[in-house]
Parts: sequence; C-alpha cells; structure tokens
Amino acid sequence: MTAAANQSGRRPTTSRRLERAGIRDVAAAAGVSITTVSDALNGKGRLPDETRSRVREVAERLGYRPSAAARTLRTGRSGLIGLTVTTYGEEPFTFTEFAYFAEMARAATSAALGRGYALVVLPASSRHDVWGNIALDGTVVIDPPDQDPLVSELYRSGVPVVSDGKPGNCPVTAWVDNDHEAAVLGILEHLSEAGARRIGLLTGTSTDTYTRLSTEAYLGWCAKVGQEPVYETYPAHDPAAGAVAADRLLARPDRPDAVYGLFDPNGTDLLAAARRYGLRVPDDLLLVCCSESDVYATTEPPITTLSLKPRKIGTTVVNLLIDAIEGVDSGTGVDIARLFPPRFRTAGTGPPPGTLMPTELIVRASSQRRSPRTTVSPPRPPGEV
Amino acid sequence: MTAAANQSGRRPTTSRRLERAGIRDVAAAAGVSITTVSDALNGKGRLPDETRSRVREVAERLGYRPSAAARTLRTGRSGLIGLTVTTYGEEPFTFTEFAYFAEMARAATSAALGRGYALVVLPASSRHDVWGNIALDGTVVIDPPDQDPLVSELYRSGVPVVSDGKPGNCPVTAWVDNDHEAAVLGILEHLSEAGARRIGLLTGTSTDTYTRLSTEAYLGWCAKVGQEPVYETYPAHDPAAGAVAADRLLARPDRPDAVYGLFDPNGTDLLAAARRYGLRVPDDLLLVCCSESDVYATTEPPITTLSLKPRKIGTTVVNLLIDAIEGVDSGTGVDIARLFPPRFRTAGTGPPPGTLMPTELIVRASSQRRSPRTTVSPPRPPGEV
DNA sequence: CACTCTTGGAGAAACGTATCTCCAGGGGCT
DNA sequence: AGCCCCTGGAGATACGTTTCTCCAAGAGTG
Repeated sequence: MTAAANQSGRRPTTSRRLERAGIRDVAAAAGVSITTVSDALNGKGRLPDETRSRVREVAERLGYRPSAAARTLRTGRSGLIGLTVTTYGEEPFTFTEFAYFAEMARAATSAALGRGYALVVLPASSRHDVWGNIALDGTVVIDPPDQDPLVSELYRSGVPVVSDGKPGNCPVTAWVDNDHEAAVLGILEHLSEAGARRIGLLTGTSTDTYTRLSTEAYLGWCAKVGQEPVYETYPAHDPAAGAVAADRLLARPDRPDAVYGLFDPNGTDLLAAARRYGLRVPDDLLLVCCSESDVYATTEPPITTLSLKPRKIGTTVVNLLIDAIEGVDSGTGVDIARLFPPRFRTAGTGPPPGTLMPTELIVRASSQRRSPRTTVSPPRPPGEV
Repeated sequence: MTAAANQSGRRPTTSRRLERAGIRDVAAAAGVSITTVSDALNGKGRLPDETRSRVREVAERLGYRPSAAARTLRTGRSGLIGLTVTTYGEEPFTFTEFAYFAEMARAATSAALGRGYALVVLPASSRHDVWGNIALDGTVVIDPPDQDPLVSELYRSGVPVVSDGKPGNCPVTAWVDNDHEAAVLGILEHLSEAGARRIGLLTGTSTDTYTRLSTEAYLGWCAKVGQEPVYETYPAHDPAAGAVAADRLLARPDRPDAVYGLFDPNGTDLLAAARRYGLRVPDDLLLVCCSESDVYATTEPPITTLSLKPRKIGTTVVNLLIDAIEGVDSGTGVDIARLFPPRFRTAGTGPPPGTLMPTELIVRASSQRRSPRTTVSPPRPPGEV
C-alpha cells in the first residue's frame, strides 16, 4: 500500500504545518484512493459497507472537513441563496414594512436551512465587489422596481430569481405576492359594514408594488361607491413623517370617520392623533392598519390589523427558488408546469408564473362599533382575537 | 499571437455552449496571458495603464465575472462571515430579545457589507451539512452557552470567532457585551430616586448571559439595600407566558411598587396587567423595561426603556471579527494589543479580549412620579424624550 | 475453456482563479 | 563593449474537490 500512501506525490518537500486535513490525507490514512474517499463520504459509487464505514471513521478521526470552496468550484453549487432588498433611498436598508421584512426574512432563512441552503442578505445597493465575490445559486428579490438592472443581469447570467412582489418588467423565474387589491377591498367593505361613511387612507409616497396597488384599489373603490378620496401620503421609511401625516389626515376639514393605514406604525400614530383631537376609537373613528406586530392586540383599544402573512410568503418564495435551482417541482402547491432556470425557458413564453397568497384580517375592537367587551377580563395571552 | 490565443489548449474539442466567459476567454480575446488579465483586473502586477484598461474593456465587453468559488479556493477567503444564534429550545430561532436581534443583525449586515463582506445567518442548530458546506472567513456568535461544541470546533479549526455576550468557557477571539450589571443597578437607582420602595423584576428562565447577569445584579442589589427580592420568571421565548408572568407579579401579596422587565414585550404586558388591577402608572406603579422598540414612546403612558444599543454592538462585533480575519487593527477603539486568528495566539494567554458597551436609559413618563405633561400637546415625532 | 458480467476501486481530468518564477529585451551606466 | 536593472509579461503550478473513464480479478454461463 505504499503506492497508495505516496500518491499525493505532488505535495512539496516542505512538510505542512498544522493545516487542515484534506481528502488526500484521508485517502492515504485509509489506504484507499481519493475517489474511494469521495464516494464513501458522499454515498456514491459502489462500495462495500465495510470500506465505506472504515473511510468514514478515518475521516472522522482526522477531523476532515471537505472544502466548501473546492466543492462549489467543482459542482457549481454553493448552497447559498441571496435575499435582496432593493433600496429606494440612500438608506442602507429601506424596509418600508419593517416587521414584515423581519418576519419574511426569518421564514425564508428557516425554509432555506430546512432544505440545506443558507441565506445571505444582500441589499441591491451593495458594493459591486460584494455581489461579484459570492457564488449564489439563486436569489430572492423583494419588490424589484421596473427594469431593475441587477435583476436583469442575474437573470441573464442564468441565476434563478424569484421575487416577492409582482415584478413590473423584470424577467424573473417566478414571483409571489399578496392579492393587495382584494385585501384593501375587503378592509373597505369591513369598515363600511361597521358603519363607516367616509373612509380615509394613510399611504406612502414610494412607487413599490404594495403601495401602488393598495392605493389604486382604494381610489378605484372610491370611484365605484362615489366617495371622495381622503388620503395623505408620506415617505414610509421615515417614522417621524408617519406621525405627522396621521395628524394631517385627522386635521382635515373632511375628516374621515374610518382610516386604513398601510404601514406598521400607522396604528399607534393614528391612535395618538385621535387622542389629541379627542376622537374616541372606535366610536368616533374606526381604525385598521397593516401590521405584523402583535402590540396591536394590547393597545387601548386593540387595533384591527391586516397581516400579509410574511412567513408564508418567505417560505413559498424560497421553496420556489430552490425548486428552480434543483430543477424539481417539490409540490409547493403552485400549479407551474415548468419551473426551470431561465436558460431552459424559451424567450417570449409569456409572463413568469406567479402566485397570489391570501392575507388575513385580524378583527379587533378598533373596527367594530360595538366594542365586544368593556369589562375587566381575566388575564389572557396576547394575540388572541 | 496565435500562441496566446491557443493557450487554452486543455479545452476539449466540443465547443462550449453559452457558458459564462472565463478568464481564459478574456485573455484570448485581449491577446494577452491569463496572468495579465488577472493582474489587470485586480490592480496587481506591473502593467502599463494602457494594457490594464484594454483588458478591463475586453472583460467588460465579454461580461466577464470572476468565479467566486475559484477565487475562494485559491485565496482561502470567501468574503463570508456567519452570524450564529445559539438556540436553546426546539424553536428554529429563539430570539429572547427579538427586536434586539433584528437591530443587531441589521447593523452587523451593514457593517459587514461596508467592508466588503456578506453575512450569512446560521443558527447553531442547523443541519451539519449546511455548516460544512459554507466557507466562512469568521463567525459572530450571539451569546454562546458554556462549552458550546460548535464554537469550540470553529475556534480549533482556525476560524475567528467573536461573540456578542461575554462567553462562559468558550474560547473566542474576542467578545463584546453590555455592562449588564451597571445597567440594572442604574435602573434600580433610577427607580429608587423616583420613590420606589419595593422594586420587582420580571426575568427569564433561560441561562444566557444577559438573563443571568441581570438577575444576579438585581439579587445583589436587593441583598445590599436589604429589600426582599420580588421577581417572577418565565420562558422568554414564549410571548404568552410573559403576559401571565406579568400578571402573576402584580398579583402577589407583596406587590412591588416598581417593576423592571428584562424583555421587550414586558412593557405592554405589565401595562395591561396594571390596568386589570386598577393600578395607575406611574402613580401606583413605576415601570421600566428593556426594549429597542419605539412603540413605548406612544403608549399610554409612555414607558421608560433601557436600550442595549444593538446597532453599536452589531457594528463593533463585525468590525472586530473582520479585523481578526484580516490581521489588522483598524482602530475600532478597542485596546487590544493583538487580535489575531487563534492559531497565532499562544494557549493560556489569558482570557480573550472583551469590550463593554454602554447602555442607554430612555426616561419616559412611566418611571417618574410627577408626569411631566398631562395636557394635550401638539403632534411631535415619536422617539423623542 | 472462453466469454461476459459484476464488483471494487484506481487514475486523471477538470472546475477557474491567483501567484510564484522566470525570461526577453532595452536602456543606462561604467 | 560589458554589465545590471527595470519593464512587461508569459508559463506553470496549486487550491481540494467531484466525476468520468477505465481496469483487474473473480464469478457465473455456454
């Protein structure tokens, strides 16, 4: 077996120090070839169980860890997927819906890990060298703007891209989004049924899909039912501006008797503004806001919220992406006939496959005229309806 | 120049399809050698500017992107650092202080990107193959428990490890933490000055550094000033349990007249519990809780919070880690003589260098007997004192 | 016996880059 | 003229895997 032990003949004469054991060292120590070690460790090839376990034992003893870089280079798979948030302003992270993003990222990370992938967060505005230095098997993009050059380049170079938020003109492998129009219409209907006569909207100035579709749905509804739109806009990434806009909305001469706020902090801001103007919620003002935070279960009064179900979205997006990477449809419930990396899809085959995820309206006291309970109740866990 | 154009002689006879351009293609197209391309693009070697720019132009034209995997294999640097949260329970992510973690991770991501690194979130409980499949230049570990096998192995294999939270027995390259004892003592003093006679504590059952040090500081203070400890514990990762524990604390016969809650939701939970028992805040009950959320600026009344300054911690931790990776002390303000990867440090050289970061007490109405303003005030941005 | 499978495994070629070594040639200096 | 240094750049090797190809020897089969 001296031949086998000597087969790493390329190694220079200088003895290595305390470097990590490589596959060659394992092969030498086990008296087999590199091929055998690789096969034994990866469960491939045709080897008797005895050899397999012996090799594994030797590898364990030497503390062998395969080099991720070498494996990636050889196989073309890094096990890494990117999570990109397209930044609008100058801020490094412009999370219009912060809790939403946190939840979504958490779910995405979990889903990725569950399938053996790791997630790396990469704002689109990152230095180009960071983007170029990382081998990504695919990318999730949150709400890409039209003609995003980053997305286009990724797509062109064959990296699967799945977007959270229906993409405008970007070519993506697939996308997932809420049905924002349905959600807004549902809320408006809910408020109308609770007795609202004039519903106002607190919305954002940015042009992302969420803001745009929601606002359009509101305006469309107003046109349909014949109500004059009553809304205020503000830059959603600026928390201070939100409080001011909430105040502005309630200070209007045509003050609404119900408000839907598109962003997370709108609930507390509107509540504070209402308090300043002596408006009782829900008696004088019905309130709903879009939020993933459960602080609204314990405010006074508790506030009805719309959840965009970020966990479901994050999970779905990642699963779609990994399906595309692996060329498999693992049955995520999406009725996509073919979901392959872009190089396999004929150009002009129509829009990329998309999925609409449902939202959830969590009804609390702020949107019901008759407050369900005003008596002191025994302690109960928050989050309950 | 046919020799140069033909130097990729190893390429098989079959013509490649539409694969990405490699460095060889650029070399051939520019009529230079691979060496020259590499040097030109990386700003190394001695080349006239003319050659350099010509090569760059050709590379650009071909859409050349260097292979991250190959570069990593060659240089031993991946540009990736891990962010590990050690999980205590069965949950994939047990963030005892969720907003804290989110902020910290955000700052860490920014800091890393600013120095050309990307961050990968990897729970310690991830499948081993995920850990093994990723080339990490270093790792940030959040609050590692004593004898964490993961940290030990990382350290042994020469990967720099910097921990957020003073490590128990784990060998780490460096660590950063708040001065939890000083923070708690400061709060107790603050409450005492506001007139508290019996201060209670809402704390957790887990054994992480934060919980342990804070609780010990409280107990030590009680012993010193001769107050009987009044505290309740609950599993911090369970939000429902927090509300119950808050209620339990206020239901005690020896009900405290001031409470400090260690975790983010404690403020609202305690406020709700106080309301149930008819206790006015701050008149009957002084309240402080540790939180990074600014919802406490708009609660009724606003609640005094302790901020652990997660952004500073995240930034510092990442900078220390990258300093260690690059073998540089970039002047993060930490007085560490030597901060090198473990293989350069002699064993038994004493404890790893640590840094204590200050905390910040944001005083609001809930911890001041005389509420500063009870009149209706004009709208102002949240977050203001 | 002559052959075809099957088993167990070895050899070597990539993957794409960075970098060490070395070389040709020209100009300045003695 | 002879020598040295400097410039511009080419060649080759190594990074550590995975995997394709191929081979030897034994086992079955006609």
